[in-house]
Amino acid sequence: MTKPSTRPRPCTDRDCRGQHSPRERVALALSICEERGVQMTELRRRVLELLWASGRPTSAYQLIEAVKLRDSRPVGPPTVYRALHFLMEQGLVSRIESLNAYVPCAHPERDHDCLFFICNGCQASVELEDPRIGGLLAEDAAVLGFVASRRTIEVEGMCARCAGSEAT
Amino acid sequence: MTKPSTRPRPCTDRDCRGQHSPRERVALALSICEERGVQMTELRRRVLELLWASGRPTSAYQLIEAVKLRDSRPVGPPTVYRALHFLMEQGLVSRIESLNAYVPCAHPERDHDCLFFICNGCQASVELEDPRIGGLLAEDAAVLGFVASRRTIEVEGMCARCAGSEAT
DNA sequence: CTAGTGAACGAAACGTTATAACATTTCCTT
DNA sequence: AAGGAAATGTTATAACGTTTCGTTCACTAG
Repeated sequence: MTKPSTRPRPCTDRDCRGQHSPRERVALALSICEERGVQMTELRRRVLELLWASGRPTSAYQLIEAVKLRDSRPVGPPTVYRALHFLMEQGLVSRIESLNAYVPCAHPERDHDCLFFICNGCQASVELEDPRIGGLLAEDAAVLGFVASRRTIEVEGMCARCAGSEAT
Repeated sequence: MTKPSTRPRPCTDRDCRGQHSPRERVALALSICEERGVQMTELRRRVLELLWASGRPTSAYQLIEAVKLRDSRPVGPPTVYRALHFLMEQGLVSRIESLNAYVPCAHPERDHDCLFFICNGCQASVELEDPRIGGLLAEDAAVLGFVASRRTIEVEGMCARCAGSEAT
């Protein structure tokens, strides 16, 4: 058996579908921030934990409620929004535009070019990487002379479970 | 010279970039609605006209103001949102999720699988079709067993003009 | 013709999402 | 301790969207 690493290891499996424990993910985020010399404060960490714990895209106001519950203290919208902005800057969280909601990023260590499949049945979302799509978008952008900075790719529909159970 | 068609003709050029007169586009929308047996009412038409006239992604509340100005009468948010929903159902308008704004669809006659390039410099957006991306998304969805119903593909950045003039 | 039906519209209130503006705390540096 | 930068707290408000309910209008069956 190989000796376990002293720090949490990023997932290197492109097809892992984000099946990792929240605990492990938060620990990875901590070490990433340390490496980058940015501060993973108590609040930021709490928001990230709550996002991992939620298991589905979560709105800022749901997070406000969740922090209140968890820490027994009121927090204002700007407080949570600032934490979310920080986490997004660090690639630890993504925003799902079509839901006005936020999800923890399964692969913060990689420069991510994620796309999201969002289930209308169970409200869950699955993050996926497909570099081919990024390639095509880059190609199309080049034709237009367009300099891209941010991509949003979201597919709404029904996940396998929900589509199956709906078919009666 | 060929005899002109009696109804506005859809653009069949995949690379046309939506360079058509607003007037022509609204007329096409009218004939499409007639064909489908749905009502292009005064209000819906006005909203579509204003979207074409705007030339950039326009928020619902900007449209509310624009209708007030144009028709010298107040309209409430639900009024405009209903018109927008109708127009989106008919494929005549698309919503840009990352801007909370709306754009007229350049190709209402085709089942559209559009992607948008949105310029942070001039606020303009360009609609493009790239069936290859739809293909890849379908492929990825199939792997997940996901049944897709709606796609959102948006690329933010700088258009050729703005990127050029900024480079000084 | 007119009564019924359903789609579309008008208006007021409300709910949700996000930021502006300014005060305070925290923590590190000197 | 004093100063300063980053983070957070607080209040208010902007921006986006929906619910609810009542009315109007066009179409059609009787």
